[in-house]
Amino acid sequence: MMSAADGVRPMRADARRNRERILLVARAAFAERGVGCSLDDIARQARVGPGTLYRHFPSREALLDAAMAGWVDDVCASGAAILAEADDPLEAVRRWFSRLLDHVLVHKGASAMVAAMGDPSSPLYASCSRIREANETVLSTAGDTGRLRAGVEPDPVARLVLGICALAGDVGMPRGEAEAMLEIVHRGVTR
Amino acid sequence: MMSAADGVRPMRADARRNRERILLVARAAFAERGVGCSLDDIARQARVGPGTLYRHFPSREALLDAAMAGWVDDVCASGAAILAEADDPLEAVRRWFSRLLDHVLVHKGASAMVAAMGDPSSPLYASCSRIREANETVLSTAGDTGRLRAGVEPDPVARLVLGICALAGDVGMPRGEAEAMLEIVHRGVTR
DNA sequence: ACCTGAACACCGTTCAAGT
DNA sequence: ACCTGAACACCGTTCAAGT
Repeated sequence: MMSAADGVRPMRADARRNRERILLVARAAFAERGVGCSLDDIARQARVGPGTLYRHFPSREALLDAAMAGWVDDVCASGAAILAEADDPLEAVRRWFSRLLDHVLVHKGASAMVAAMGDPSSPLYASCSRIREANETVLSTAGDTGRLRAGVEPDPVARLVLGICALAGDVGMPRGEAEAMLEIVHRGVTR
Repeated sequence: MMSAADGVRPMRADARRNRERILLVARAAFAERGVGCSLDDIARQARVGPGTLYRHFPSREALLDAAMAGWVDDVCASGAAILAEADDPLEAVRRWFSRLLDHVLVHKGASAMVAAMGDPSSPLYASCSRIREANETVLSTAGDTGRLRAGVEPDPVARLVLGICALAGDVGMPRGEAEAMLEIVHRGVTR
């Protein structure tokens, strides 16, 4: 458990406001212009100096992680919800893939997450791992019912699905094409 | 048929030499530092002014396409060779995926090709289409023997396999992980 | 016809000076 | 403690001047 006594001193009010404004602008900028967009622009739009952006987020990845935290929460919660609702575990897997695609197509940044999956030093690693765990839960439920192929490891599947979502988001692929790819993966892992 | 009379006038000798030197340097640079590496560096290493690079290759994609032409030739020829050698069409599909991975892991640039697949105006579109055709040939041979799942379209498969290769190349993924993903796709399209 | 290299605009990053 | 904005290095791109 954390508390104020652990050294998590509250930020000065203006710093907190700046931080929030940067995040708000960054989320919109990443979604509209992609995760490679100019950080200077973000700082300008948030009406702070470039140094202020760097003080709060020392790297593009750090900013990316903070900006994505919200939808990563949502998508992980979706995983649990899908399992609870669906009666067919195979359909649950399909819905899980599709939900992941939904989020990535809007918010982008999945390519950075895939890159971070193998790199514990990345600021995105924690978010990455949360998605990986959600994926593991959905898949293992299907596995327990015997509907998964033998020898299917959840992590390559997570990488693959995230990778497809990343590709679709970065390239601006029509949704249907991305779905077709996910369907191939679905057939490849289930029986 | 093309001939000198069609307006394909020969280049001046120094221009031809410069062009070749730029391509030689570019191939090494893309392979070592990735397809996003500095074009200024390439010009410097090839000992030409930046303007000369732009005269020969008006965009990064144009340079990329010229630099990749060689291995695209090779990989397409591989497709035919694999079909001729292999007795099992399923094994041929597997080998085809694997061969594509080999080339991309060395030369990079597959992400740009995936992006170009849906964009006929891209300088990479022609190379892209050649790979797509090779893929179509290998897959349809397997399809003729009834070893392909019903409703499998070759193009989404091409995009998917190229996409995985691109991901593996860009992220520096261990070969085994990429193979694991390709195996899932293989199971997804065959029976 | 082709090459050169200076020039420009833009971007990420740092840091001394301020409050 | 935090912010500002000037400064620096780097890169893509253009173009006037040369041969």
